[in-house]
Amino acid sequence: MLSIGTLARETGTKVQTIRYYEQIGLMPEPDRSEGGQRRYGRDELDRLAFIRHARQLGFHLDAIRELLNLADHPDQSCAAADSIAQRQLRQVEQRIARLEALRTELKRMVHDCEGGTLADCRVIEVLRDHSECLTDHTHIGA
Amino acid sequence: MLSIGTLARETGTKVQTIRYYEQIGLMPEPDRSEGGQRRYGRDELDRLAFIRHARQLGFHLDAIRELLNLADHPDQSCAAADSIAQRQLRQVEQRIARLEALRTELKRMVHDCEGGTLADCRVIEVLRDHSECLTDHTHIGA
DNA sequence: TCGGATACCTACAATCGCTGTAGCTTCAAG
DNA sequence: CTTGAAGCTACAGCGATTGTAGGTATCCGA
Repeated sequence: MLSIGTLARETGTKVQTIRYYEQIGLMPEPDRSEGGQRRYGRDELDRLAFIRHARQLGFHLDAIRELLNLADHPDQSCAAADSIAQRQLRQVEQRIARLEALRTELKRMVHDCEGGTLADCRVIEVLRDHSECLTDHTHIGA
Repeated sequence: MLSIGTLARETGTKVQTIRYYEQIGLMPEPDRSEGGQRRYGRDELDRLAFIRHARQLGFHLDAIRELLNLADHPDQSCAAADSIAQRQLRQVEQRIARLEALRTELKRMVHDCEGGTLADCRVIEVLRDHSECLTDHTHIGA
């Protein structure tokens, strides 16, 4: 029987985050001690580890919910899980492509800046004048 | 004298976003028409274009605030602006590295999945068992 | 067995960078 | 002068946490 703190430590999760997962129904309501504290077993540990791993792979909580449903019904076809992972892979590849474009432009900015005064600073200038920009940044969002 | 809608169109920004930037002090409070509607000039247009471009390069609003302060004082040294850009470049490079690791792992997951039932599904399995994981995912955050 | 440190509890607010809504007023074209 | 688009304020919501305040439980050493 694990306390929430132990579970947190084992899975590299914050305590608050575990309670949040419970609140949104991603983790089940666990047993409680006499005093009302949460007590977890191995199942919950595994489930949380699954969630965290998927999060680290960049899956949204919605996708994780789907994957958990799938994992709970092992008789179904693999296709659904696979398509979620493929969607995720495509998203990761898109993000990489976008970031590589940003990297190019930032490198150029930094490289061209030769440490005079701000009046001639390439960094400021490039930001000021979009037309100098090679990158197609349509809709980036961090 | 530009309306907020025109400004939005010219810079590819939503009207709400412009008002939000004003609210957090990133854009100045503009003049108003007799009826109380915002009227902008060229300065504000340039400033907003600068902000949007920096956002597209992934700069946080805090960093943009710094860059704008710097841009307003062209006599100072360029070093501060350069170091902000370099920090940004490093962050982008880190993100790329992390995403590339994810891509590798996702590719492996997807590739190994050969369309049986979920009981043998690599996608689920890899997520379940972190020890199969090649990636160092310290703190990813999408 | 007691005391105190630590961990836990609930409930709620804040983060970041917007975006959407409701209910009203102003503007510009016909 | 009318009408419809665009503007106004104020506020709520997103996703995925994280932090706070104020109180309770648990555990370990003395």
